Amino acid sequence: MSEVRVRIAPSPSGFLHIGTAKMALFNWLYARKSVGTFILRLEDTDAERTDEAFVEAMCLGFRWLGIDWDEGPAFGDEPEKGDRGPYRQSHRRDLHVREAHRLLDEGKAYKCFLTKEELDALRERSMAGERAPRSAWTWRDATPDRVAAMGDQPYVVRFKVPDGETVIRDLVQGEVRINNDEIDDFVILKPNGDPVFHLAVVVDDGLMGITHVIRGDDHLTNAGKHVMLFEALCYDLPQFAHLPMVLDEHGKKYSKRMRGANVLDWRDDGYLPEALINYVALLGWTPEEENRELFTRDELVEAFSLERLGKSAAKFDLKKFQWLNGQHIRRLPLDVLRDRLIPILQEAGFDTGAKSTEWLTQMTAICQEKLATLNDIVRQTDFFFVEPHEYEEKAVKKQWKKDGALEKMQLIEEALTGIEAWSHDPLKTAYERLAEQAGVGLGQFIHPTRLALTGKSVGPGLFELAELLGKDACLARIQRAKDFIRTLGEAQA
RNA sequence: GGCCCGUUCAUCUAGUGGUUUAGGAUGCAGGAUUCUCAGUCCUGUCACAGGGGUUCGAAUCCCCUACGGGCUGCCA
Repeated sequence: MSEVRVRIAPSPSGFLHIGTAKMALFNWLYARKSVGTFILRLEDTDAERTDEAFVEAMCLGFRWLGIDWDEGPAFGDEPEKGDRGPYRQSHRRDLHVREAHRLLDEGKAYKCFLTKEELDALRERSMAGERAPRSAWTWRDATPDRVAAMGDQPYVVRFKVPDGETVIRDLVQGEVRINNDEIDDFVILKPNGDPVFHLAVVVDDGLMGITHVIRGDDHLTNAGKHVMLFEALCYDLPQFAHLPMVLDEHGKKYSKRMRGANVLDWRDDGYLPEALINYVALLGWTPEEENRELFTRDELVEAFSLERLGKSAAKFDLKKFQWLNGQHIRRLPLDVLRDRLIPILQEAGFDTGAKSTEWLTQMTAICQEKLATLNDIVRQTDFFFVEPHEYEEKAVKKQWKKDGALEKMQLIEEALTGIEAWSHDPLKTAYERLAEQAGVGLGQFIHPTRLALTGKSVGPGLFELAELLGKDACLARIQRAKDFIRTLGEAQA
């Protein structure tokens, strides 16, 4: 059994697209699962659309997702890896041209001098429903004399599509049969000698010893041409797996402009790379173990197989992804989560450096099960870093714009002042006593306090947050709340 | 136009001729827990694109139609 060699071959035209990421992921998972080799090959032949900054941006995406390659081009301070390179298609031109000429020499390809007008006419006929017969490609069997007579006229090299039928044995789509009559002799070398995509992919895959071509199903029909080329070039035919593509929430292709098309958008929105990988893997693959959806990266590798791939396109469901992200957040070790949260708080302008590691860990603990995204931490904990400069209007109305509100805050203040050991349990006891003495529910005292301390009606548990906020800060905020309530009373009077 | 691929709850899917009153998850709705939100737990809601066959029996096999997508480039 030969070693598994798979690849992702993106064209670096901007950033790592979510669709490319899916294909990379499935290749990567399969490589890791089968202890094979995962190769990154840049299809950068379209010089106009290629830019070094694009290459970098894309690789950053892979790096964030944790998709690492065993062979691939130099990136940053990492040198080129692997001995089947080069790994940039633009550096492989000589190989492509060499192989094209081999086909030419073996009579499997030919020089074609058809003019643009002649080609247009052919195409028009075929669009009108009348397929051009093979013989319409007049240079296909041209005599050497006729070719020589053209002198140095520009020409393209076309592949001589053989008669018969081409069968694509696809791991996902099954056996797809293509009648070769449906395929025109296609160009493999442009007039300037540049290889065309179909030739380049096949030469690269063949020479790099790719064993499984796992890619988007937009290439399914192209695979027919590719199989013919593999056979003509006498390369080992890889296994094919054409995966359905990822659609946006509306069922359309992810356009480049759309938020979320760039995998790093998800990072910026507070999603975990392991959650994105998990979610995307579920878009078109089902684990053997039924009714299981939550996987770490390692668990995904362990569980992955090419046997349980779906064949229909899937829409990206943000709600479900959010849920899954929350699941991953909940399973993160506290210190890991804390360290991912800190930069986000800093980004929001909060001085986390003023807090101890222990304090930050505790803060993480009281928020962990409430977060859907990492970014949620900002509105969950902002009041720790800046005093609430305003109070939620609806909550004010409910808690403070009624008789006895000030007295209630007074009672709360007294109770808090009396607490010696400032921590969760004594706080809880104090509130229980308050509620009991007033003959009301705990919430009657908790809600106004929350509003005073955080300015909001929602947030972490009151006793937890009060403990972290500290006695002095709490009392100061109660004081401010009282002042605020007084102004309310005056305004009403 | 031609060829190829796809179509199960709102969404992701399980299901490969009978074990299925079509299962799970998300969402949504309701309930429980609780100091709020969230979380957690429980309950409910919701689907085989349509039409023909084949068969004792079809979501599962075949054909047609519709819809979506791809290819049909000297783009990749």
